Amino acid sequence: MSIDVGEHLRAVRLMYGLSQRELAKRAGVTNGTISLIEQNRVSPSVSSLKKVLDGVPMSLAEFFTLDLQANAQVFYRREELTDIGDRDVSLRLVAAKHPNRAMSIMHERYRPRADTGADMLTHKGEEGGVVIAGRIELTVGGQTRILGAGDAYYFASSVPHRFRNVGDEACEIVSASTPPTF
Amino acid sequence: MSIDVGEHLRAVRLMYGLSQRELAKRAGVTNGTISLIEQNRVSPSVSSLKKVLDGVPMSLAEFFTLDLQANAQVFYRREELTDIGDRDVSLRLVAAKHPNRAMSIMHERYRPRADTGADMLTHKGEEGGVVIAGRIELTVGGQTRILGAGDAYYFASSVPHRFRNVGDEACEIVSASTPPTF
DNA sequence: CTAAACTGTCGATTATCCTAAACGCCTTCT
DNA sequence: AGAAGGCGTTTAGGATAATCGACAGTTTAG
Repeated sequence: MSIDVGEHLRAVRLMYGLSQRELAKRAGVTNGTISLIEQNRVSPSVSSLKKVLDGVPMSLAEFFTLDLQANAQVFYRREELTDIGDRDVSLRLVAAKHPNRAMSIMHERYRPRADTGADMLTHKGEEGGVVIAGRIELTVGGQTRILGAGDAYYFASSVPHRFRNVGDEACEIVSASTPPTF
Repeated sequence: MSIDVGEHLRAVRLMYGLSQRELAKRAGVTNGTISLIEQNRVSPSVSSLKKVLDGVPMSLAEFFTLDLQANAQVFYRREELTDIGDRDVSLRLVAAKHPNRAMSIMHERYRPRADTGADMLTHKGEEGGVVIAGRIELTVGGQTRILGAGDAYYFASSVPHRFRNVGDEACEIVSASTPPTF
């Protein structure tokens, strides 16, 4: 669970296409320092590590959480998306197992007559999306509108809202919400 | 934007109800060390900070990320989305004029051979999306993959990345990123 | 093929951090 | 009152990290 600071710094540096000297120059330290850190022959002080990362630039928080992100899955085949919906509404979540996501991105599919219910949804955060195919009736607060392919929406999730497929073909939407509800 | 390591450590320690000596004992360092760090009279080495945090216990990543943590328009017709792209890449932004948005949601369209460039993109935050039609080559850090309709991606935007339409039909994507770049 | 400019590494010196042991202050107990 | 034990702070000195400068190997230019 503990990270290899040296190897990690080297990976970051190479990811940004910098040489030890180039990074050292930007960071205002000597190339030797970076060499020694990368070999784990020293454990840098937080202040000097910060100085080095400023040259990238990258924050300490990013640096120490990077390995989670690096090891995290980036690409998801259609079949790999995690479906958290029910029979009438399919909600296929991107990066479901990604820890500490900042958003939930979902590929949604509403069957004809599918409905999130007369009890309007309300929760924290903001959400928005783009309709890909079919037609959906969206109610937000007092407003109701039918959206078709290419149309979009964005609102504060605290306002009561409801999705309803009033057409007779399935409706497809890609949506995002933050902070992640799922 | 940089964190005050000393004050931060003190806050963590007090949050766990530990005295300097108690934490020092658990961590295997001296109480003086903790005192000096909390006063910012020294900048601890990463290894000794790790040792101290092991006594809590808390990871370096947790330590550095700890405090990171209505009248507007709701519906947008396809034509109302604000296009901020160029000739080869169309980026149609949802709720462009919405003040203080938490996310950018975009309906993207890449022409055949469109490319975000060999100079990889890097910026703050996280981004993800779902491919609607066509095929796109996505490079994130060292990994490259070709995604087709229904496939998805999610990654930290600080990792260098590049989008490239390697097919001969247009590629369509719905994406989201936070915090909003546009 | 040579020269110049780059790469990463390494030894000796300087600067910084960590420890051990004291200090003063406060509370508790006899 | 006096002793014992808690707290955070401070100082001196040994341990560790950062710098400076030199080194060898590789790549680019002429």
